[in-house]
Amino acid sequence: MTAQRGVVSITIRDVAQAAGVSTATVSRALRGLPHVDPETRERVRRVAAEMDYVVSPSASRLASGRTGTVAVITPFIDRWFFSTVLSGISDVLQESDVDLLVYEVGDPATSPGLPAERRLRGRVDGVIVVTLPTDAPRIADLLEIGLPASFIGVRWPGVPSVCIDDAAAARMATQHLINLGHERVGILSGRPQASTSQAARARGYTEAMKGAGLEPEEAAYGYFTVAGGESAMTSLLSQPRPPTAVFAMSDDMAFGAIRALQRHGIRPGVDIAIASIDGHDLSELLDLTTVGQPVEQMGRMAAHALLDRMLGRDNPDAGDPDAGEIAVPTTLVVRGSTVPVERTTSLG
Amino acid sequence: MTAQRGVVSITIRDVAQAAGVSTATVSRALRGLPHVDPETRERVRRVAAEMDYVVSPSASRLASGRTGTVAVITPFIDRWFFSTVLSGISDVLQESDVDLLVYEVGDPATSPGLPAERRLRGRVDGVIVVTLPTDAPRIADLLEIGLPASFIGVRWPGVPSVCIDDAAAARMATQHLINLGHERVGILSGRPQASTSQAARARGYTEAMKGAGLEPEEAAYGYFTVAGGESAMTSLLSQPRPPTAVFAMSDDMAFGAIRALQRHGIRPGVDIAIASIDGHDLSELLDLTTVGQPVEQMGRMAAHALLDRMLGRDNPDAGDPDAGEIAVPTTLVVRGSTVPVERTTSLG
DNA sequence: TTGAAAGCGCTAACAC
DNA sequence: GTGTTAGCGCTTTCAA
Repeated sequence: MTAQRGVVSITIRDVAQAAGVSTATVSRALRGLPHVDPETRERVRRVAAEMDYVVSPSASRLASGRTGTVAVITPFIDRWFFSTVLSGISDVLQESDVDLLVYEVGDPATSPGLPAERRLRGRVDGVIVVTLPTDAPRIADLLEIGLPASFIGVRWPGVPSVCIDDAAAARMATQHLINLGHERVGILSGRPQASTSQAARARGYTEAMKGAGLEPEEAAYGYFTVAGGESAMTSLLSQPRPPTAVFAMSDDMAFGAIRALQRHGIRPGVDIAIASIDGHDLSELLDLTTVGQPVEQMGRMAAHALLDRMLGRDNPDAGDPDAGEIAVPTTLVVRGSTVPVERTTSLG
Repeated sequence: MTAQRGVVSITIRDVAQAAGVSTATVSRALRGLPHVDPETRERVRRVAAEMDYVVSPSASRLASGRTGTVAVITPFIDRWFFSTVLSGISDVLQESDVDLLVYEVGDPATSPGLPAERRLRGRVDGVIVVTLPTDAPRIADLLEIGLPASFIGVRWPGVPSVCIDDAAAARMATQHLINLGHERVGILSGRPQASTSQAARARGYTEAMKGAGLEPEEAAYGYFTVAGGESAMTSLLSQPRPPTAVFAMSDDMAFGAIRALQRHGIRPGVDIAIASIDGHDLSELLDLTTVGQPVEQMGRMAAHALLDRMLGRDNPDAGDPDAGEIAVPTTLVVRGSTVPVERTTSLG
């Protein structure tokens, strides 16, 4: 009937027999359910341990309908933000003895990306989605399965989410540059078709500029990568009157911008000011002023929110009012990359 | 009997009935097994698609004994090397329609780390272990389950592994510094109790030094982190006669070293030379000379090796001679951080 | 080529 | 507090 690999493993029946009880009792005892005599429980535990018994996950799942597994859907796993989030999630899940299944779906803007909606059915008890920018149809499909979910960087009605206030973060970075006296503040944006989070950052920048009576500049697109940031910065530099300061929507793009500046013999923090958003591990090394977000913590919070959902009431109606958006705080970390305008060399 | 959540999902029985065949035929047809009339298969497929049928993983697993899942055991997921490896693994697994379970076990040298040996039983069809340095007992336990395995950065008899030639990489970096005329070449090592891979890098360094008639310096320990590299470099600088060049066993430590140098007003690539191993994404940005390894590729190879094992013969005897070690090539990438000794400022 | 039927190993009513 | 028992939804012999 069954493909047996390796050692024939022992089953709950073996344990029941050895302990002189029924399989039901073994099941109850081992899972810590009530209505088991303490003495019986102890004996069952001991016997099970002696026999090195391990419950069969498949059997348990089939019978109970629970998988003890959570899927994380993320565009990337090898980029700082995402791997850090993942690590936070992993921590929490591990504490709760829940398995972590990872689906790396790629940038929805470029790759088709395997949505994995149907993959998830019966495979996991819940899903954490990490910033799939503006990928509404896919997300809707996901939720249609009725799986408990929790989002990071995406707001969705009825689903708990963990986000920073993107507009505020962008405003903070931009305002900092403005406060230093800069009037021509360039912006390194993500991509032309903005995600909600990108749009909010753009808004924050624009608001800060207009609030100071300054003219927002046209965005250069860096696609949130180092290489993209480099070429975007390069294009900014080729303008007739380059900015004296630059706001980058992500640290990676700022890193790329720094490289572009180096190539042009322009010293960030001396000839030009630059600030961004992220709080990347290596931003300190590069002396980059950035608006830090508690990324690992965000992963942890999303995991907790999901776990609550999964354990909570059985009827997580969409639109549940208390499916809260958690807005985590950001902090401006001022470093050497931002200098007052009077100290910068005129590039214009 | 069963906890039913959400919509009552349709089963193979529903499909069988709708298609006018038995469940056995549906199973065969949908899985592409032979001995099914093409016409029947087509009909079953259509009906299944129309009904939006998805096999229940738990049931399928219980009946077949296969899980279609692979576990990756890694000390970290939020560090460049590990997340990059993970991404490579994820790619390959996804192509083969195999699920990826991630266990982040922490640094075995410091944390107790949940070994997860018994967790794996019945949960996955195979395991990929990423550089758990010198963690022999745990690894042995793992293999005892008889699970197909594949290692990255760890050699183990009878298990396919993907490694770089650590000694050669270290030799290459050190020799490069020696060739530039440096005679006092410091070394930023990992930790006092060396893993095999760390030991090999130390050996490569020593060999290069002795081969040039130079005296190997005493190692400073940076624990493979940026912060560790910084303090290790700091201690090197406090020596009576600091080295004119430094070999760091990892890019992260080199990054930290660069920070330490910055703090001391010493310019890497001007006052001191530094070279390391990794080929980190941001090494170019920091103009760091490094011995690059194809990390993502290593992940891919390990995944392929495991998949081969899983699909291959049913009896993967330990000690199988063709359980090959794959040694991947490394390349020295020379950048601005390594300068000839005559151009460095004397620090001694 | 197809179907009948016996499990896979566990959980959860329900009865005692 | 404990046992009995009927599944969970599939896969896989075996027979037709």
